[in-house]
Amino acid sequence: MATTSKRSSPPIVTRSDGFPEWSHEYAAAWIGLLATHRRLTRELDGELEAAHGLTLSGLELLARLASVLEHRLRLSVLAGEAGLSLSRVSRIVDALEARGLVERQNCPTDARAINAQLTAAGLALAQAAQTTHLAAVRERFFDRLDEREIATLAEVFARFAPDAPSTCSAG
Amino acid sequence: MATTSKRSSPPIVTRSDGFPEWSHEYAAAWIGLLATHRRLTRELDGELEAAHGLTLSGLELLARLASVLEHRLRLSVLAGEAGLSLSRVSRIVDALEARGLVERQNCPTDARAINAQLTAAGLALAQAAQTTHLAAVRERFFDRLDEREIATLAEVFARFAPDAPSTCSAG
DNA sequence: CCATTTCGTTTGCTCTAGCAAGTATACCGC
DNA sequence: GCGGTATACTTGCTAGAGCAAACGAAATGG
Repeated sequence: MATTSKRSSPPIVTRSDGFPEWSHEYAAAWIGLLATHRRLTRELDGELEAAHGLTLSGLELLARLASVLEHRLRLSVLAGEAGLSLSRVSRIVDALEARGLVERQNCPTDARAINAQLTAAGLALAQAAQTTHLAAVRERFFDRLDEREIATLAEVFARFAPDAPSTCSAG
Repeated sequence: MATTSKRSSPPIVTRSDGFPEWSHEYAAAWIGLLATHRRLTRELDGELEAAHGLTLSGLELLARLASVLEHRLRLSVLAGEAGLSLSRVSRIVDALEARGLVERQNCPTDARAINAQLTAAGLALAQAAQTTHLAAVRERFFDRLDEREIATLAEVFARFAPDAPSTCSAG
């Protein structure tokens, strides 16, 4: 477990010509996160598109709907949970709706609000796509990590999670 | 340090209704990575844009040029190192060139190849932007991690790094 | 030394993403 | 219950990203 709790070199070093850079380990952590994300999402998104005609964002919304009672959530809740802008969610729902995977329903208690309601077809597709997608993520990501590393990633990224948006279930 | 080297629950669990999901820790690790990346890059990109009129990708290219001898690299090398498509790099260089930050130079030894050459203005901007950007990353990212976590992230993400593309320096 | 293939880059197209402005509804003070 | 503000969504616009096709230049092989 390499350097544990000792203060090693400072994160940012200034080269002889005055240009600032990450020290080696910090570069590996941050630049590595960016590169790994880019690579994995590109590959996974391509596979998902090819296999089911869904984008990662689209599947994320479907999966969130599938995982909730009544398979119904307000667009703003979807946006908050998925970390997407509301406008983006609106248009993703446009696309999913055009394919018959979700339906927009007016909320009975608030006429401004729209619930995205998963259809039977949407649930079926979400299930199929999620099955292959999770396997792909496991293969490309988790299979290259050990338990300790996964625990650390989970702990770290939980720290950056948004302060849970209210789920505001409307029924 | 929670679960260490013990086989805990399997990564993918199937709910009673047949829908597959990550078990808790795996979800935190993978979904957390996606969400953290999205959040941090959005914030950092906005700051960088506001402060220096650069995108993250643009700064990444400038920084790579700044960090190399002669401040000159072929577009395909930039693309490979940055994990961007060649077409994207070509257009980012268009934009940087329009601002006088880099220049396209024909490679004397291979007329197909183009070197992106950092200008003095480009180096100055790269330096200024990198200084504030690294500080922002430290503040938003590293300051929320301890040494052990950083070491683990570095180790993990290095594993996903591309098999170093040849740098093919052309003088 | 010309034909074919390969390589490095550019360009056309499409898609995703967010912001800002617009619209409609809810809420709040009076 | 009326006017002003806040909320929930939609839409117009712009920018970033990749793929595939185009294009010019090198390399290869008769």
